[in-house]
Amino acid sequence: MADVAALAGVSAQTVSRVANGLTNVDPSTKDRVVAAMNEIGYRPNSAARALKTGRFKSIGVIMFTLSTFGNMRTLDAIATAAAQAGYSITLIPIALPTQVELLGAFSRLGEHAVDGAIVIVESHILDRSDVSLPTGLPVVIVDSDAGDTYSVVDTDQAAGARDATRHLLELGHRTVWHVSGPEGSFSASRRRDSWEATLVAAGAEVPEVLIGDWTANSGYLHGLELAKRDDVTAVFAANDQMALGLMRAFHENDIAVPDHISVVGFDDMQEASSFWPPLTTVHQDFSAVGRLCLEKLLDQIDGSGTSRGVAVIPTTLIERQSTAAPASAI
Amino acid sequence: MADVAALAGVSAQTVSRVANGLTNVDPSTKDRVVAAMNEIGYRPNSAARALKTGRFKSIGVIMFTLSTFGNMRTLDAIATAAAQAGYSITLIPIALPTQVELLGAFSRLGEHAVDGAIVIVESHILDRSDVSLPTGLPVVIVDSDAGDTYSVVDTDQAAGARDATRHLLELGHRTVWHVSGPEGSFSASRRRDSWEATLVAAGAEVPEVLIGDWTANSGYLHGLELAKRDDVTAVFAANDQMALGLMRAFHENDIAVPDHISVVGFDDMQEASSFWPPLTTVHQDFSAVGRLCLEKLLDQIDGSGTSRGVAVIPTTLIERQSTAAPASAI
DNA sequence: GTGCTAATTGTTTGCGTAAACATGCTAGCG
DNA sequence: CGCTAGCATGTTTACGCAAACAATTAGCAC
Repeated sequence: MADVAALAGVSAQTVSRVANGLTNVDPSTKDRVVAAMNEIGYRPNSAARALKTGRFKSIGVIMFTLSTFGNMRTLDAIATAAAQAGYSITLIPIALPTQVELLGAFSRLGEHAVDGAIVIVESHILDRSDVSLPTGLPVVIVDSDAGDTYSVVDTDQAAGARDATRHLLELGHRTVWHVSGPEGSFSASRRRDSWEATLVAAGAEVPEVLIGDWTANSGYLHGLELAKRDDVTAVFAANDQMALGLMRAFHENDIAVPDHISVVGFDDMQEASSFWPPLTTVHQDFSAVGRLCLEKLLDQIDGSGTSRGVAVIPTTLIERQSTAAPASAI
Repeated sequence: MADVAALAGVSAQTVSRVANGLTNVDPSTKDRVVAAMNEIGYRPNSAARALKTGRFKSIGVIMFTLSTFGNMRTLDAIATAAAQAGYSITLIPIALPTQVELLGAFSRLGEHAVDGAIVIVESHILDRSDVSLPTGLPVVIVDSDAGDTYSVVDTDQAAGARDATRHLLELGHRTVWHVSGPEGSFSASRRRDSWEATLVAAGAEVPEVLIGDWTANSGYLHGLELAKRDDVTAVFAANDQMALGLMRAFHENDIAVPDHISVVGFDDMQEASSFWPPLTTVHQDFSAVGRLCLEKLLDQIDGSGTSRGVAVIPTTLIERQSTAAPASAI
């Protein structure tokens, strides 16, 4: 910076003013400074700037795992929105969704330079009152029940599961089986509860819940069991991967989808429309989630936003060809 | 830091020594300082540290898109390895794989605090001699031909495509069709070239290449065309999504896979084993790519590594149930 | 011309840390 | 007993920048 100032024949402070785009600089001076900057190849040093201002223009994203479709899409949207706002993303992966790991991640975030954080952990641990995040740092949490303590962006899991279940009931199925996500997952329990409530509200029998782990293989294993029964006509899987596994099990046992069993998924991953048969599923708007997270976080950072409350992103049922009226109703 | 020093009754410099784990500190003094740190909740300020040392303990990852399976897995591996090494990841998404965007990303990286960068752009632009990255920053590039200019980590695309093609030929297919990735993609052209070379080496006829865009839908559209022909018995798709689309088209036209047409994919995405039928595909070790990228980059950063050369990660053909001998050979 | 305001630019200062240098203290040796 | 080597600790300084304040100039009304 000093070199630029010397070359342009001004003080370092004036260079700083130009670099930060302040208005009260004479145009001709500004031109000289800009020319000098280009000649020297000056880049402001973010460490020094951060040290002086206390702002880092960077936000941390704490994620349990990158390997799920939804988390990835959310991250993509956050990163894109952040780039537009001039913020960079610092990614902190955690190996396990435990409190210890999460606090460790926050600690690392404290050492790295971050103005705020987005937590995508897909677990109940944040909802428990004995777990609390370090205060003072603006935080937005994705898909959690902790809206009374933190700012939360949540997909309307309940409505999605209700729509999926109701869709199957309206086709004439007497009841709907459910392959759930793992215990401890917030999204999984939301979908499971809503499925059950919808069945009860419709006066339908509630079958035993099948607990999966989000993978296609767990869906496949449950599908093999379901294939042995003759009273199953409709299954709602808590995500598309497990729905895919279910359908594989049904194919292997020559059970036609949707003619003998209807299947509905959740997520609407890109490939869902190319499954065989194309999967009826609940679309989640991960991009909207990511964008809204960033928006709420930036509002907190500049002081204009609240630090608690829940924003809900709606879901949409996408009807494709994996659902039909039950054979008995034909 | 000053507060900690006062509480522990030592100088700030001693606190710094403890924080950095230097050895020449009396154990009892060290204990006092550590106790004081915990009491106050001291966290070293990374901006100040970076300002003083010139090291940021952070590396930048420039990606074209997060939404492909492979990039996401690679990023996951990089992030995990980086966390273990005490580095954080700064994610810079670029909207389009053009030189302008890439240079813009590098410029942003220059402003943000980064010790090195990993570029995952999936495009030929880095191979052209007229494109050069700003020098001075350690860089590792994934899947590129620029090994004579930069340090590159590359998956052995050629071997994978050769194995896939040869596998089909060895089953007795007279030739193998190919649904390629888009023009301009480095991986796509590698796989396409190797497929063609393998056919030529085997004396097989080389059918017209079908150009897709990595999406399942593009595979589906090409599949509809292939379904109209009666001379197609084997197809090699350049990724699993397009293979999925192909199989959907074949299912819709009552063409049995693998009885009438064999299909091979590329990537071995998690769901590939649950496709119907389970997909024979080429496994890529994205985790190894990510880990190796980080390793090479850190070597460059601490000065012990070279800044050019190519490291190749092998691929493995995974035989599942989408391939079989052609009907004519039965 | 005097007194004022507004616009532009310069000067001083300190953010939190670690390197370089300085000090003080203990132990060991002849 | 005095001297030095070696270790623990303290003091000074500078990293690059921007906030706060100071200074200079121009423009304007009286």
